[in-house]
Amino acid sequence: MAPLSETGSAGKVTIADVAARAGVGAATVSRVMNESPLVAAHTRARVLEAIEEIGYRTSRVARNLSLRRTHTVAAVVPVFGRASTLERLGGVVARFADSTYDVALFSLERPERRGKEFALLADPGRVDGVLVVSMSPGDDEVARFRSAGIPVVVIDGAHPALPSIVIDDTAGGELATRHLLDLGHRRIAFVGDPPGSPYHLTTPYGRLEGYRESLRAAGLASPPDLVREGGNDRHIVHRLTEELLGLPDRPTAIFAGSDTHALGVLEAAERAGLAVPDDLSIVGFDDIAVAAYVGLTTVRQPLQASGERGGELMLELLGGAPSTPLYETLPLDLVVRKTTAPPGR
Amino acid sequence: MAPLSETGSAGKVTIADVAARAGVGAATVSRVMNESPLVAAHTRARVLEAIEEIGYRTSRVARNLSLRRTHTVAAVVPVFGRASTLERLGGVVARFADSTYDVALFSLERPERRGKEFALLADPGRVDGVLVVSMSPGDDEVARFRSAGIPVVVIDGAHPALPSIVIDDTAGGELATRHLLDLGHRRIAFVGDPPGSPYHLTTPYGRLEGYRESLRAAGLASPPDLVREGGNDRHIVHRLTEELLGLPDRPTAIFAGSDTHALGVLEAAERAGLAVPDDLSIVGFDDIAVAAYVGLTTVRQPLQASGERGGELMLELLGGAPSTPLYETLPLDLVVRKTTAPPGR
DNA sequence: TTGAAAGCGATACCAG
DNA sequence: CTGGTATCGCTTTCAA
Repeated sequence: MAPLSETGSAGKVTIADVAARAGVGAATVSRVMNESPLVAAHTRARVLEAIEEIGYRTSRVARNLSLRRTHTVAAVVPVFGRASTLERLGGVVARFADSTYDVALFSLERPERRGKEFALLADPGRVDGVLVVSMSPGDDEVARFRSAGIPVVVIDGAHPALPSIVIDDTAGGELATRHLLDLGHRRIAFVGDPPGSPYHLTTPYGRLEGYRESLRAAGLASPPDLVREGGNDRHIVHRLTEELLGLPDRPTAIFAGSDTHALGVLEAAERAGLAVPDDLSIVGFDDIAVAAYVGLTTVRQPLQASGERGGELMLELLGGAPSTPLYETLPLDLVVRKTTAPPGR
Repeated sequence: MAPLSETGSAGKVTIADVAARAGVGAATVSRVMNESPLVAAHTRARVLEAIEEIGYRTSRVARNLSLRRTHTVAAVVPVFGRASTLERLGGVVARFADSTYDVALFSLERPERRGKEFALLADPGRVDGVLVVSMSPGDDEVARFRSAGIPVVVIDGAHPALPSIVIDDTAGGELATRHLLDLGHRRIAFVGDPPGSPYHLTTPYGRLEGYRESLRAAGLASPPDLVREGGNDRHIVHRLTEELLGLPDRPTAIFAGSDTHALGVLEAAERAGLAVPDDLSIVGFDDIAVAAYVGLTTVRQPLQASGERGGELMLELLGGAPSTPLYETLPLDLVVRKTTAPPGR
């Protein structure tokens, strides 16, 4: 009589209750729940009816204990706030939405505790898999996960022993720089993450490489004072940009290592009274959502897609696929908007 | 000899192994793990030693089954991409970082499946608590959770039967509008979320109310054609703004219902060849991270703090505190930056 | 203080 | 096909 949700009473209906109600064994109910083909049609029907009648829902926890799984994957990020990281995370969440896995978030805000927190995820029975986003795990960490039999995939980061979703940063740096060169710029500066940053070990450095490469290919020198490295903190970027703009022969264009850096550069330029792009061209990297709003010319990488693809890979590993080390490179495009133009009059 | 991590072998060390190694019963090991005072000091020492030696880690899943808990809270958001929602989420994650709970993410992208997915979270043994972010649960949903005994707290949304972290949107709308009035504006428009949006049932509407209120208090009429409602999608906002700017007697200022809306307005204004703030003043709402970068004048609300506070409340409920319906109102400030000025020359 | 044993709620092997 | 039962690994009486 009562529809499936009206059962009212306590939520503690167990498999035994269903078994009793249907006049079958618990094993049979389990088979029905797991869509095993080894159940006679009429038996299945009876069980389903009983399930409906008493509003049975299988206990995830009990099931997990029995199966020795957690049905949870960890998404680990170095810091929660970074826009590009969040967009990737969105992709991960989307990919797992229809799966039987929960996505639990772990943010390693405090670098000093990073190792410890990471290690905890390798505890047996903690999570079934780990998606490392926007950072690169260390060898010791990788070893720990491997010996624990926990699959790991890296998104926007890399490790030679792990499947990693990456982009060709060098190519991206070239894309950005060549665009500026093509517009006629000759004094092009770079503002981006420092090489030794605690996360992002390898990745972003290539952007600077690509920049240098392009300059070299164009027969231009790359004066060290045109390269400024620092975190994406707004104030840091402001300072770096001011230094650049204060140079005797100031750059006519700046390639920023990330859109967040670019936003800071943009702001600093305006404060310095420079018109963008007339007095200064700026190109970013990532194409985060706000880039479109502010009309930022940038190198687009598929952020959301990187998360989805990483999730995809993780699901395969979870399904038993062997973990092959692999760098899966996502495509890049230059998106020309309104912060770049030929050098000023 | 070997330090805690070198145990090498399979990760399947159970409480029984420790018990055997230490020559005590499993119950005692359990007591030690849970810091029960009913263990003699020397026994505890022996157990701890054994734990260390064989690298024992208690199984979360088994513990959960025994305790009939999941040690997981769900953070439910209507869509994953919205900047303000993500900042709140950051607060939630931060608050739970040192807890024993995992935060699992649930994004209800498809409105038509919203009810179903929500309902699943009320299944017994699914999660221990639910944090609803940037939307308001319906009565039926609330009833379901209540009868399942699952605590719910709402952040940026509200329900009369639940603890809800809110802001005074009307006051915020007034703050924004009065600022514009004080600057001398008389034709002030509004662009923001439509009232009947699928999420955010009550909340943002107050912003429009506050706007109207202030206009009224200033003895000004609020012509209906100065109010444009639509989602925060970039293109929609562009259109709404263009309509406004195309008016015979165009507004000299626009109050945007959210910073995201404001960014769209800003962009549309520039496209229309208007200088901000000289030709058009714009004030947003939320103070998301990018607001500072673009110099947006806005009504700040404590986004991250709202998440932390919601998490705090949830932890109390999880700890056994009774769930009292309550609207906890967070403070608002006007942050004046560079998109507002007295009406044009 | 401590231990034996009974759950917690599934799954899956082994018979039948 | 189906059911009984051991098992997953921990917590928690209940007695000693």
